[in-house]
Amino acid sequence: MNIGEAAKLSGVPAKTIRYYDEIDLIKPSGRTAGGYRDYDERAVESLRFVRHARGLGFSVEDCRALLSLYRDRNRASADVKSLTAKHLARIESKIAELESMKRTLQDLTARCQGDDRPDCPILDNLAGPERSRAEARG
Amino acid sequence: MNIGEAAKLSGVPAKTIRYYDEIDLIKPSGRTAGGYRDYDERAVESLRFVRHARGLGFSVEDCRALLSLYRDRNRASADVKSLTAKHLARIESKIAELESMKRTLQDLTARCQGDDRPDCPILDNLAGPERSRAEARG
DNA sequence: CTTGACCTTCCATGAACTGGAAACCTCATC
DNA sequence: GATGAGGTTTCCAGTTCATGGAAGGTCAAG
Repeated sequence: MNIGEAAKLSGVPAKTIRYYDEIDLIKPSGRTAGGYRDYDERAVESLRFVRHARGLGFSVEDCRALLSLYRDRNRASADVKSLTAKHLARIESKIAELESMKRTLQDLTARCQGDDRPDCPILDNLAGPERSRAEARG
Repeated sequence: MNIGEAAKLSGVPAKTIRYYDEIDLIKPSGRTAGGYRDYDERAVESLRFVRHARGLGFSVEDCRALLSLYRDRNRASADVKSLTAKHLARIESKIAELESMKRTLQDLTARCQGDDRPDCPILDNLAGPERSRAEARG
């Protein structure tokens, strides 16, 4: 099938499918006489697989590894689990980082009047975070 | 002072300071006869300000706006607060997205044996998420 | 044979830097 | 004045994962 249909069936945009071909993540099963990429059901399956993995935040390189495990009948599920655990750890640390930002931002917005006057704890904090809290309290 | 000292005092790498100059975020106060960038205390203050804002996840464009508000004695704190609120909302939605990934990944790793056998709920899920849960239950 | 949809390749862009190469400046020492 | 170390300059490339667009080739229908 043409790239357009593979896109429709897999949910991956044609442009992205070309990109995956370029980086040797998912190659078309062949080319037609006219130079069109040709995809079979197995390729579409891979495209779907990668779409799901990307949706769970796996990097393209992770997807490459996962795809190869997926295609390997002799794989050990431990390898998949370990890859996933590492990814999960990255996600958790990202969440922690964002939560920390969130707390600070919530605290600052709560203390900012948000009126037409210039006084602003948010700017004070950005100008010197080590000082503004103490000042606010003292 | 030279870029190296500005870097030391502000905590922003010299390379990044050059980049901020290039994108007109923070310009050096001048240039020496030899062509070296020259930074004064006010510039260092801006660098610190931007470092803090970046640390809270604000985009460089947000930093540009915040810096201009910081320098504006007639600013309305409402403008700062509104910018911050938008940023906070983006962070919260990012957290929600990551939390959703996290839940799925945790569920999958919990169900994966992680041994030397090929059976793997994680790969099953990636191959077809709409099916694997039902299969697991049914 | 022409239209229109679809496909091709190639190049540019985004976000925010970071690394490295080749050359230049500065200051101290001999 | 030469030399050497260390800081600085500019410019180019690379990172991640696509996405948008231009110029042109292919294909099926009428």
